[in-house]
Amino acid sequence: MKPRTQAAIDGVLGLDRLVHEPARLAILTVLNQAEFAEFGFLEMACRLSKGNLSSHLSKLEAGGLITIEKRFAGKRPQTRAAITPAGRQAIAIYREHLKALINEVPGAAKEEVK
Amino acid sequence: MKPRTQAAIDGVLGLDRLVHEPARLAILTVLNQAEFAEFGFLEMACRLSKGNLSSHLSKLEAGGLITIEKRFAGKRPQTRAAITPAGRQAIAIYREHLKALINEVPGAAKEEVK
DNA sequence: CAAACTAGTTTGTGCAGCAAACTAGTTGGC
DNA sequence: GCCAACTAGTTTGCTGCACAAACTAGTTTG
Repeated sequence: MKPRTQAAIDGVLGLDRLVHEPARLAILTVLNQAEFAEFGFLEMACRLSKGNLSSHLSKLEAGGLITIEKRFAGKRPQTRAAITPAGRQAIAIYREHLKALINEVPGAAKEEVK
Repeated sequence: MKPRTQAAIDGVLGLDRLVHEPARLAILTVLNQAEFAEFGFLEMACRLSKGNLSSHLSKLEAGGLITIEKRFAGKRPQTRAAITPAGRQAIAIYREHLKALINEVPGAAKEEVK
């Protein structure tokens, strides 16, 4: 067994499930670039139903990866989400794990990700 | 919304759940390099319990990503798993999705434009 | 011959994702 | 002014999944 492969396996098994879930990964990816985003924006950008988005936001907030701020835009309620430093770090770590995995097994795709 | 980001989101949401699960990703990563592997080897390499490994192998087989061959090594039963062409393709596609995600620009602190 | 080991599979539990239904308030048509 | 339709989310209920403990079947060892 090659060491690099084992390292990739360990990395893969150590993936943060809170980040790993595709819907949350999508949310975090948007927030990581946008600094903050409104509920309705995330709903469209991530193509998630309201219910789904709501529960994922709650989980991310519970995990300390994002903050949720409720305000009023005119007379209407408005929810805003923003990534926290812990959130940025969680993404960075996650990405490192993925990189280790991707650079493993150079099958069809040979180029390295940096 | 920046096109590159949206593409990454779409990619993330289109992730093959059969491949995406860390335990199965570990199994596939090993098989993709080893051509075939015994149950006991996968158990150690992927650090999975027997029960867990058994059910994940069944799911991968059901999805056509691997084949499972049962034989006897001397007097003892032995299970071998091997990746199929469909399995290799699934990994390749999965990796492409991850690359799109990883290469996404990490937080340049931009505000969402509405 | 019986205890311990090998090589797995099956079962049970609890949590997670998802959408439909619901809540609370606002706007628009008449 | 009143009610239907819309906005902005939350809660509920259902289904499926991951995981480990318990179980099965056979083999080796003391």
